[in-house]
Amino acid sequence: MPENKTWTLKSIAKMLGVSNATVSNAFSRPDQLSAKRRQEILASCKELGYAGPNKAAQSLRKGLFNIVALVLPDSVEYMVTDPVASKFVQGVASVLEKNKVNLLLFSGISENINSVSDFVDGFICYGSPRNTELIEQLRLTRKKVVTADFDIDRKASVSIDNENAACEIAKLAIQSPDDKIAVLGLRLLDTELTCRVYDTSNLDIDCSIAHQRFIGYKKAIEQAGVQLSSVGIWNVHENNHHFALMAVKAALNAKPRANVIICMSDLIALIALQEINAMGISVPQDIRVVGFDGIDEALRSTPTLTTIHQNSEEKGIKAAELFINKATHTEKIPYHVVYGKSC
Amino acid sequence: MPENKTWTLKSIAKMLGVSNATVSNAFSRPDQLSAKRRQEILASCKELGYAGPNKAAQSLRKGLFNIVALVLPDSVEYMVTDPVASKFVQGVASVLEKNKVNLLLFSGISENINSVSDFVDGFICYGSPRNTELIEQLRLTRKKVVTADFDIDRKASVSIDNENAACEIAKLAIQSPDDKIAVLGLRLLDTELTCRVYDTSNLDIDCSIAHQRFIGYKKAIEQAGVQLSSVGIWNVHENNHHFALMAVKAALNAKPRANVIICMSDLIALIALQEINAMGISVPQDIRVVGFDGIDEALRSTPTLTTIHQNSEEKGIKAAELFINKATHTEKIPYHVVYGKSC
DNA sequence: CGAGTATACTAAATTTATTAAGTAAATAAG
DNA sequence: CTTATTTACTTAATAAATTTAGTATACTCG
Repeated sequence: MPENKTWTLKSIAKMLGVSNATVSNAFSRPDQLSAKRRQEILASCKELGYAGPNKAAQSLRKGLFNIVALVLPDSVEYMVTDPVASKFVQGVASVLEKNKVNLLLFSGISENINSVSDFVDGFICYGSPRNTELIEQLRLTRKKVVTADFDIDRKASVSIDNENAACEIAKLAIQSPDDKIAVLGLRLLDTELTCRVYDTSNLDIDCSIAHQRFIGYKKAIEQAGVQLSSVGIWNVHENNHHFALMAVKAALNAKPRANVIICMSDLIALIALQEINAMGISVPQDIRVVGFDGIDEALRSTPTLTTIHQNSEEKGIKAAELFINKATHTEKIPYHVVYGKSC
Repeated sequence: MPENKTWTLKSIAKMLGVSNATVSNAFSRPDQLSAKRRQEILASCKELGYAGPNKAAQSLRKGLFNIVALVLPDSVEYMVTDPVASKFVQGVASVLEKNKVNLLLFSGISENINSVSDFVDGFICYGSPRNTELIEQLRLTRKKVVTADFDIDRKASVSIDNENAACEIAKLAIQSPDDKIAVLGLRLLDTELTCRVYDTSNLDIDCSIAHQRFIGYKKAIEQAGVQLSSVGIWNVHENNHHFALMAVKAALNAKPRANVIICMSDLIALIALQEINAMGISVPQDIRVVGFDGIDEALRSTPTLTTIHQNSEEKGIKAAELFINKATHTEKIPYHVVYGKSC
């Protein structure tokens, strides 16, 4: 055998004068051959420098890859930058690591899951991918799919009870039927526009946690006896500084000014607090603010934020476990209210 | 064709009454068949729901996977937590995304690169993997390898000129031959022990950036006329809070107390500043501190940190570009001194 | 001792695709 | 009109494995 050539199962079998099947069995099905023969073969392979069956060929044949694609909501940058998202990745990674499954990062701005679909055992999907075509592709794929903070048909998924959590935090914020409420909601519309939403009857539901949270808010608003038509509902296109600031400014400048600001994420709420501080208005005396997520920064803001805390790492762990265990059901993870000074 | 069956190139070819080769060519080598026939075939495939050749089989045959494994120095957690590391991932990811190459995260505490080796076009290695067996495996692999902040034989690599940078920052800190110097170095020994290193002649060099930086420090120390034997050299096992704090405490409690603290990372330096503040000693009057890396937090510390800044994201970009361009050379990226108030 | 069964192995089919080599027909050149 | 070239395709080998079905040998049991 020339130095340069890499061994294959076939060439090894030929060299050792046994069948392909026997070499394959020596590595993968020990019960199919005698212990003695198996030892001989493994020893020879080691000596010749054959490390074992090629994983790509093995996977093609078996249809098992030991790789799962983590479909990110946005570019990889978002995933390592956003505190909530990065915790989720950690959770997923820790479980996969234990199960010797590899993790492939798949950007939510990619065009097509086809490029990886044939290489992975399935997808773990965190939030709604920015490229919404991916959703349809994920819906159609035959591969296993687990979603988190986001639903695709009736595929396995994990999240908190967003509706109840949203209702709970909104109830804390709303204290009188006369309150002037502003809701800063994520991706309520299918547009980048930072604008007031008037018709809430058929909001864009592609990003279902936003939808669920909104339903919870609405419930709290109705139960408090506030007219929904008096509520200023604002669209925040993406959960980042730029869009959050635009929406916050728009909401704060609207007349009559709201005295209750319900934010669909802590990021939005923290920016709201900053802007309100800058305007010299006092929180919570003049305006009450609530957030959602419970990120660490919310504990350090001035004033500290009243929000819903959810354990994002645990969500990642649960999502990966659902995947590994081939579960098909939906799992709710716990949440709790964090009582800050902003409300 | 029953509903449940997935099409393959073969079954499609049979159905359309053409050869496998023709279908393959329709998708992958348009010049090999007439435009008319090609259109017919592609249209039929679309209609039948065949999305194109299976990528796994394609890759097996071609030996090209469009996946690169990013070998992390530690668990995935480290990569999303550490500010320097996460910037590097961003850089790598952005370039790979542009080139439609997928990114597989490979934990540095994994046992064996074999599990992914047959699935990827190669490895981008960021820092020395914690499981040092991986280094030997990466040395032996036939796959393409690019390293960053770390060298394997003469494989392609990217980093700053650590030796000169370290020498430069150390020179800033050392101002007299009578200075009492403490060096807090990363992974100088092959042990978890936080201890003083007396014999610097054969330090563990598996983590080569630490080694290079140490050589730079030594050069500066010698040029300043300070006896190396008078310098307290301390081993920081890993760049995290736990080990950094242990080493900082040990160094600050040693007699005679050092008035120059040279830290091999900003993380260590920031902890040193905190401890020094807590002891009521003033920086830089009584003790001068310098770091390495130039993370954002170094600009916000009290006092601000004097350190070496390196662009970690650019390092990731360069590493990925070296990989994509099949380069084999080593590339240095620029660095610069950040003048803070700590020195 | 003969029938039935377990063991240890092999041959060949299978997984899904690419590609070099070969062939027939159509076109171009002389 | 013959020969050379190009075009358009097919056949069969190849990539690197797993696995079912089949065969020969050895063993067990009545």
